[in-house]
Amino acid sequence: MPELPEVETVRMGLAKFLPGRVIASVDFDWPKSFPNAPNDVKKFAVGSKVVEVRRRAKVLLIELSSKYSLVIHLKMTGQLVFASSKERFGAGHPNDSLVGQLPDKSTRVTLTFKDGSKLFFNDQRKFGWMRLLPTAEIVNLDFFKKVGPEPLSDDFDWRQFRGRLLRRKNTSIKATLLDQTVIAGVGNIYADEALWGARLHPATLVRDVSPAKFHKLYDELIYVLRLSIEKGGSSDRNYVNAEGKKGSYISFARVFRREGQACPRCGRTIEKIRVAGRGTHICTHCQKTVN
DNA sequence: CACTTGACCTGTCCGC
DNA sequence: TGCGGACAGGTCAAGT
Repeated sequence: MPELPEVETVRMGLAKFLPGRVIASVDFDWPKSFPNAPNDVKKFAVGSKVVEVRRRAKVLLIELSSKYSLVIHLKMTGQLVFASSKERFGAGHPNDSLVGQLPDKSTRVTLTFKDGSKLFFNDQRKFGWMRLLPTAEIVNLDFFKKVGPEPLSDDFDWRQFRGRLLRRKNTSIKATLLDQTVIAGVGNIYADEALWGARLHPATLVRDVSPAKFHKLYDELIYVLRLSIEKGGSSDRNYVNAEGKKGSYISFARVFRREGQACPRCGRTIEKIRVAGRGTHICTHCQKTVN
């Protein structure tokens, strides 16, 4: 699921609900979802207060007053759903969405706050994880040292974008967009959408992309990321925000999961191919192979 | 070093 | 209706 717009949407929701709440207990059943929970939760999470909720790339950071942070990756099917104490757990979530009764069979971790409200970490495929780490040490993690710049940050422009991508000259443009060490936060949906916008075939090698095309691709990427945040993200399958609600970007998508339908630009049929080992949606008329 | 494949999991969909 | 296989928004490790 979650690419930058989805994780950012979850972050905004959590930032509204969590700060100031004190953790009373943490329940977990699937050990891999929260490997260091048994050792550290009682010492560094229970009794501490949520200070701030941040995001870097596709990772969420819930900063606690104990100087520890919950570090969370949702991977493919992770959800973080908050429910206040007034809502009836197990009696139907108030929002009409993919999320019904909570906890459900995909709930891996439940945080209960002092006021009775709860945060559920659901993850059908169990790829996602949650860790509890000293806040000061997070910047030293391999992932944070290697991850590329945030595409939506103020000081990021198309020249920087081009410079980063050119580190992978002999790789396909799609694989390079998906590489988190090149640019943070881009996944399969927005890579396909941006490439369609720039009329670039996903298999084009980075070295064959002209400066003008890089500029166009940058503009298209920023456009789809911002639009998706505005629409609350893409709920193709599992994704819901912190209130359990779906996002609507998928109905604005031009090619993603639209194989067999008409290209909104030229009317020809959208095809699904495989590039960089991923399902890839293209209009072969608009997006010509370059080499 | 660069690139591809397999692994991690569950659930759904499609063809026989 | 059942069953097997492919596939799903992400990332690692291992292999070529």
